[in-house]
Amino acid sequence: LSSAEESVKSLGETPSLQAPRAEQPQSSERSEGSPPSTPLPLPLTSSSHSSLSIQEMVAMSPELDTYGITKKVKEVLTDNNLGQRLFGESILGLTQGSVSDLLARPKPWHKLSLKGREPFVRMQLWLSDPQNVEKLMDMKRMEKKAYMKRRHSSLSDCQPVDSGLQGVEFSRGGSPLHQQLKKPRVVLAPEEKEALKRAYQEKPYPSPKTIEELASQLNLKTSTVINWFHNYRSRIRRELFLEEVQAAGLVEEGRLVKSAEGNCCDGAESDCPIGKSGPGINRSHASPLGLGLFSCLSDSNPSASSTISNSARLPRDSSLRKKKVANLNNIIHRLEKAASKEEPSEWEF
DNA sequence: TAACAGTCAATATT
DNA sequence: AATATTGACTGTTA
Repeated sequence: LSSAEESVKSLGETPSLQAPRAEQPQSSERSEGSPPSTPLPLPLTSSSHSSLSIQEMVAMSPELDTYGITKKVKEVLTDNNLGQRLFGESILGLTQGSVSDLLARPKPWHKLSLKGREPFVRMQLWLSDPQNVEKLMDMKRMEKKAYMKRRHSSLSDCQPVDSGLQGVEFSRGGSPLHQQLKKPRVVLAPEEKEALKRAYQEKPYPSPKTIEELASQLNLKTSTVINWFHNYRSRIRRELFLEEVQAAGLVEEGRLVKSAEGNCCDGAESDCPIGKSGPGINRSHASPLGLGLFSCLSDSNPSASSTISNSARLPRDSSLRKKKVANLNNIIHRLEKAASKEEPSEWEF
C-alpha cells in the first residue's frame, strides 16, 4: 500500500512530469482475482509493475481538478488526432458517448462517488504517462491494420458492388431483419420536451399523479416521463456547475485557483451556503453568479416560483436563468421535504 | 421505494 | 468520421 500511495500521490497537484517507470512486458497476470470489478481490458500500465487496482488508487487519490484534467485530455487528444472512441475504450473503458459527456461536463471531484472518480484517476494517470500518446497511436495503427485485414478478406467474394448494405444485411452475426424486435428508441419531439421542461419549472419532483397526467397528455409511457425527470434533474445540476466554473474563470482575480473546498461552487446541493450566509462578506469571491438567492425566500410563499424568477437577481441570460430557477425550485423542494418531517417548527432562513 | 449516479448505445449533429 | 445528445438501464443509497 505504501508504495502504492506514492504513485497515487504523484497524481495530485503537479500534472507535469512523472516518475519514469520501467515498462513491464504485458501483464499476463490478468489475475481474475482482481477484487470486485475491473474486468476491463485495461492495460492501465504505467505505475510500478502494477500494484493496486484502480479502485485502491481512487480511494487514496487526493482531490483532483476534474475540470483541468478534462481540459488537458481534450487538448492532448485533438493535438494528436486521437479520437474519443479509441481513448475511451482503451484507456477509460467507456464508450465514445460517455467520454464525450465526461469531457464536456465533468462534475467536481467532491461530488463524485468512488465509481465516478475512477475515470478521472485514469485520465490523470494517462496524462502523467510520458508514453501515453505514443501508446495510443500504436493502438490506432493496430486497429487500422485489423480493419483493413477484415475488409480485405470479406471483399474476397463480393466486389465493390454497393457492398455496404449488403454486407450489413447478411453477414453481421445477428439477424438482419429482426424487424423492430428491438425497442425503437423513444425520441421526444421538441414540443414534448418543452412541455416537460415547463412542468419541471413548476414542480421538479412531480407526484405520481402529475406524472401520470403528463404521460397521458403527451401520449408517452409513464416510465418515459419518470426517466425524463430523473435525467433532466441530474443533467441540469451538471450544467450549472460547468457554468459556474467558466464564469469564475472570467473573473481572473487574485484568488486561489484551487476550488475552494466544498463551498459555494454548488447551488444544487444541500451543503450550500444557507447557514453561513451571514454578513455576506465571508465568501470573498463568492460565486460570480451570486447564489445569495436565498434572500428571495424570505417572503414566505415558496410555491410562487414565478415570484422567484422575477425578483431574484438572476443572470440575464435566459438560458442560464432558466436553469437557475429550475435549480432553485429543486432546492426548495428539498427544503420543504426536509421541513415536513421532524419538527416543522423553527425554520428561519 | 424514490431518487441518484454512471453508463450504454442509438441517434443527431458537425 | 468524429463528436454530441439523450432515453433507458443497472446498481446504490437512504
